[in-house]
Amino acid sequence: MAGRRSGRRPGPTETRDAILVAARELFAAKGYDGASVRGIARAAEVDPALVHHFFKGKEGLFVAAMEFPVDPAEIVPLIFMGPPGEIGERMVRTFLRVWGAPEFRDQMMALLRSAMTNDQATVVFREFVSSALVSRAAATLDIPRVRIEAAVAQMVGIVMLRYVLRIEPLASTPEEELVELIAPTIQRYLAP
Amino acid sequence: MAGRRSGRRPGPTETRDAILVAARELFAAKGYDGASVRGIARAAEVDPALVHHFFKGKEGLFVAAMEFPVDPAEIVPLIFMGPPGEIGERMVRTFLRVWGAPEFRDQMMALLRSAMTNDQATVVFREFVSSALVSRAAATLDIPRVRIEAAVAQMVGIVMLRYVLRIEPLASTPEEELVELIAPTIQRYLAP
DNA sequence: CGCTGAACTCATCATGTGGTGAATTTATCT
DNA sequence: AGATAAATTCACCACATGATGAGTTCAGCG
Repeated sequence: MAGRRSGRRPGPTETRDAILVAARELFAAKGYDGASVRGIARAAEVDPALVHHFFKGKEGLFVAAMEFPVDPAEIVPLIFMGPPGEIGERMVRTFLRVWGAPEFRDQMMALLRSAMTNDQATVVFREFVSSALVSRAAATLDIPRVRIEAAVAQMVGIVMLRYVLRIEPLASTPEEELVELIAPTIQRYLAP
Repeated sequence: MAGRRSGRRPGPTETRDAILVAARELFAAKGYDGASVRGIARAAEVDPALVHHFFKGKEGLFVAAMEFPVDPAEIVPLIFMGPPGEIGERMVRTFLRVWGAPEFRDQMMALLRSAMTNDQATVVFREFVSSALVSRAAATLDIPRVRIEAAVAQMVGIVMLRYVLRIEPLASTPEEELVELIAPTIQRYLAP
């Protein structure tokens, strides 16, 4: 920080990734508008100007940080494989698993939080839910989209109360118990 | 704005309320951190310093703007009056009605959006859901709190997809159709 | 009338924001 | 070895933010 020599460092460059990691963390915690380039740089122990050098500004950083490590094309089909009588169960499990894994959660959290206050992020998130989730499910299930969206709404709501607002006892209820409680709801929406 | 004379205006003071109205609007649209005192003052066509004069800073403004016109103590009991077989229906209807009315929605929206990125607002919102909604319901219903929270989660999720993210077709689905779709879910949670 | 306090404007501060351009040092390719 | 490109730091810019204090004008009360 303080007495750091100018110019390129010896050895291979790890800085870019350090920035990305810090960015995911801060975007997840404060959303797009709330997180600052300088704050991210500080967290990555890096000069703020490097962020621009690598990502050409805050927006570029966000886009780069959001490049999915959680690919819906891989995850969603898992929900539809297996006995149709257990779709609800599988969907709840999948959702909770994704939101339980720190890396995935950070990215989803960043998207969610950002979508609440930033218009562009709203569009991104809407598109994500619409094409990546709803359309994919609609193609397989042959039921009205509202039903799928009702199911998504239930899961988004759970995520909100559990991970964002951390309302007890929901926040500490074990996964299995939640599956038991919520699965029938999803089942009813998706397999009427 | 420009050539406005200094000093107090003739006639009764309407400025304070103008600020409150603008504040509710902007807090609802951008959340606590996103909305700025200056922006609010601009919207109210008022000098920013007046905000401090009246409310002693941004935080005071927010608190004043959030003073409930929607009193849960009045609304929540409505859900429990009437045939227990229709609790689900009444809850969905009440929720949608509150979020449909522009004044109420602004305040709820402000709370929701703020809670996503501001820690203090998170606490306020959590307390609101916990005491104003869940505890009140738990006192009447004699079922585990998780069940009530699952119901709240379902409604919060709907609100998110419908009013915040505006995902179609959910965003344009008529109230009655939604009631039909969602009510059975709530019913199952609240009357097991 | 005259006084006090409230309503109102203006100039100003310290801080934080995203962003730019030049200078320096190293890696990498020929 | 030499040249080019990339990584890094530093010194800035223009602007927005929340906040404060002083000064002006009016309402309301005696």
